[in-house]
Amino acid sequence: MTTFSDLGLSQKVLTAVTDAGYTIPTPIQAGAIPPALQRRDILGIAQTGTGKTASFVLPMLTLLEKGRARARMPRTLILEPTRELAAQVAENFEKYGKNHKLNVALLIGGVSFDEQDRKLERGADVLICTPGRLLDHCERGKLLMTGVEILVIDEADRMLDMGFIPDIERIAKLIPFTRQTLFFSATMPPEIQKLADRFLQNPERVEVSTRSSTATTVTQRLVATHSKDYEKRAILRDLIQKQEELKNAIIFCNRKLDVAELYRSLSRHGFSVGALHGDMDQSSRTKMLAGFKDNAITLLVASDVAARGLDIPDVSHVFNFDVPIHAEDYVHRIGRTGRAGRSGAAFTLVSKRDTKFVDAIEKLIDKKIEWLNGDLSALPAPMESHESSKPERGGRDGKRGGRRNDRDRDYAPRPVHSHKSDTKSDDIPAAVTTVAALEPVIAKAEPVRSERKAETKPQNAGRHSNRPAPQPYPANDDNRDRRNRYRRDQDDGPTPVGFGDDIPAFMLIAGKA
DNA sequence: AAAAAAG
Repeated sequence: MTTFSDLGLSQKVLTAVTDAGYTIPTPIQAGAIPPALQRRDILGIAQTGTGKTASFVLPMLTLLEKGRARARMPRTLILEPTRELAAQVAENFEKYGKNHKLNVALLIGGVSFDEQDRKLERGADVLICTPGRLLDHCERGKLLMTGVEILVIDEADRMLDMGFIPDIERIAKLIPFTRQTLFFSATMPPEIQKLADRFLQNPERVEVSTRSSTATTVTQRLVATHSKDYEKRAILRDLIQKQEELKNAIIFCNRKLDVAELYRSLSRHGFSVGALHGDMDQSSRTKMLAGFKDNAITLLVASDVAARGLDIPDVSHVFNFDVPIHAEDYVHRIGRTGRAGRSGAAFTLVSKRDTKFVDAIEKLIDKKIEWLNGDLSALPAPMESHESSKPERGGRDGKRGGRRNDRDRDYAPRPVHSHKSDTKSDDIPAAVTTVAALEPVIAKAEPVRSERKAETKPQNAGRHSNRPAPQPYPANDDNRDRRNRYRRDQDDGPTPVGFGDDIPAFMLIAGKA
């Protein structure tokens, strides 16, 4: 059997790999590392979760042992489509490069130039970038690309989706023709093949069998719903609480605004929740992701920024709050669970308007997905918003006399505290008109909530009831439009309010994880 | 019907 020591890697690299606990390379690593070490170009066709990152990081480390970086002349360059992916690759260099003294510079948007400039000035052996920020540095004249010996283009198909290809071409033109190029893509549509033909010279093609579209260890279910968000949120809450083995979950929405809204809703309902989307400021993105990885946050509401590539191990559940518009995104999203042969569950909320997207998904994965509680034809009449400010309607009192079905719970009128702040504002200073101005109010309220820790009931995963009510703006969704009007001006998405550096204890799951 | 990335 092939081991890492058979691949031609340097001793320093091997030691770090062994220390990290690995002995057997994955297929993409076994296939790509030896030719990469011989300075061959590589065309790697592999998805995330296949060990792709190490398949370029390890040979790069070995090759970089010869030579030294010069100021403003990086020796190698890695291009990634998202900031999080770039940061993740940088972590890999830290981990496997611990026996090397290499300068690694992470050039991504959303953070200040100063530190990046300093690193470049010092001379970077490895530059890990998102395209926009790299070009920005180049245009500022801080960077000379003529010393780049190795170029890595990662997730090329996603770069294409995101319209980065012109940027990539511009960058590639700045780099000497004699470079070695390592090119990775999960899929090989014709445009990507053409791109590869242009960028690569006589490449070694390494293809690892794509995870057969969706892993068989993942239980997939469709959940019928009407299209109203309050109904979808209620169904989602119920679904989450019914899960017995929920360790952590990513909840995908199609739009950033919906990510922000669902995040607020879930946190108001006392769930341990974070959010991730591209309009959030970078420090919040980083914090949220770190909190989720550390299990400080159980639920992560995310846009498709989190669908691909991010290495979040052990996600037990994926919930699609919205059906993805592009069928491939479904595969990527539910690929966040059931990794490495573990079991996982993926639930997708489906309303009538989503059926054509579901059809496309089923066609792509070549199988029918079962409904959890009957399909759309079995759907009862739309539920009314419990969050409505109107008094109770017939049959919908706390005991729920009227229509009953599996879904019909948790739509009882909210406990008083949800409505209380409706009555306008003991909590909201009259002058406050923007969400930004409200945030400190939330933050201030936070310690109060922490003190209530002793009262929390741990039996529900991620859920904590009897929460006190620091509602800085109405929980009542009839007020949503008003809020959104504020929000639209400056929607940074959710900030991890009140969790600064540590998450209040009551937000952690007590009891079974 | 969207998201991502440069400000």
